[in-house]
Amino acid sequence: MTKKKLEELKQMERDSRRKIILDAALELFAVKDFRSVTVREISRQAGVSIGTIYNYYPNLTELFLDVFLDSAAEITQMFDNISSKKTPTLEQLCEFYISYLNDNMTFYQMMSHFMLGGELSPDATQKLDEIMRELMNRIETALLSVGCKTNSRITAHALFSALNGIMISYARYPGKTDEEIRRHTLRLAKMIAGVFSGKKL
Amino acid sequence: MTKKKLEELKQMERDSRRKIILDAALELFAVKDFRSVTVREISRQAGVSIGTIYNYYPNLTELFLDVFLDSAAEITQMFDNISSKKTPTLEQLCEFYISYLNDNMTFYQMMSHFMLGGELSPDATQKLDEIMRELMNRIETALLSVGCKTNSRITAHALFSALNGIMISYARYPGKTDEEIRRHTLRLAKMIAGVFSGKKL
DNA sequence: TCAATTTATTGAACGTCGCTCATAATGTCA
DNA sequence: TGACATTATGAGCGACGTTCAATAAATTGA
Repeated sequence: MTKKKLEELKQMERDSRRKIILDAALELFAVKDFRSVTVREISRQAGVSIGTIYNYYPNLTELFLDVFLDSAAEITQMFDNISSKKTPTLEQLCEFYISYLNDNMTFYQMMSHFMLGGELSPDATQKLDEIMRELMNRIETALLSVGCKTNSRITAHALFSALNGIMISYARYPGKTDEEIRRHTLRLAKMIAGVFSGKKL
Repeated sequence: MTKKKLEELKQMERDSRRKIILDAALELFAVKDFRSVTVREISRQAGVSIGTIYNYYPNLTELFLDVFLDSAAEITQMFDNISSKKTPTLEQLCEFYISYLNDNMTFYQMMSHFMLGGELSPDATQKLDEIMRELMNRIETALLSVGCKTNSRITAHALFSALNGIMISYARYPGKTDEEIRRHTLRLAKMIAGVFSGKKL
């Protein structure tokens, strides 16, 4: 019994040390593009050596993926929270998602990196697929609750795609401030929610 | 007069030498992810030294951008060709675009890289913005011809976004073959064209 | 024609990258 | 306390993008 407890404690300790590294990476992502963050920077920020980082992650990619998966889990959690109070409209859900992406561009950059890149280990691939499926489930649920009865799964795919596309197309709008981009992307989200709710253009 | 002609000839010669490098890069992109293509590989493939590449491009990023801009120009040209014969439906245009992306994933990867990355020189940024605007113009034209009179510009934005999102969401569909992915993404394109044409879901 | 001059090409060398691994430090327990 | 297991360390490795002095090729003018 105590043997088991000790094992758990060990694991928790290990997890918390891993979290130190993860948080250090997050702090760096807040100030610069994740693609340009180096192991040496993370190790300095976390106050550990380079080698220690490789004790917790097999490589940088898996570390980045861990950050991404955490964010994705956060989004699905937020979706659930929103839905638990009162069934949200499709528009509200779309706006929420785009708003999140505006506040967490790193998440979106990572999504595009991992979804298009493909240099992942089988284990990592599975974790990525799973979390994306979870996200999709939430969107399908919202579609169902809004009265989309036929082809709800593929419609969820289309809606999810459409939302994701907003950021790739407009995150870099020439000469616009962050606030203007937020407004523009939210407007597009509303429009897409509209057409998916069957509104005429 | 002859002075002018000579200048032009010089420029053409220089351009053709640059094209050798560009084509070498393209051949490499056909077999591997563009992010993993190195200067050394390109120089070997092109049969020139590393230094020569830097004689034609200030850095690798600008070389990649050149490839991207060429592809983008090709797409707008194809849009124009399609439209010149007979006014295409929105669905046809969307299917054409997604079909092109399926055949040219490197183009899409580069688009996401440049649109989300942002480490471009002012000159490069301007070229990127310009070609994207050209693409948008073609989409807006299609929307207008299909009867979308109000808010045609922002609707074009939304449609373009939605189409781009298809690939980021499904280019990596777990355990699917290229052919299955093509079918799925084309189906999504059709569906999105549908909702933007005002069809009920 | 041929030296002078301009232009293009070359690849060794530089600093930095992700990552490894022999070594040192720390923790565990009889 | 001493033997053993675990974790942390950072110098070193090969490869990266990029630079630049040296070299080769092309152009010019007399």
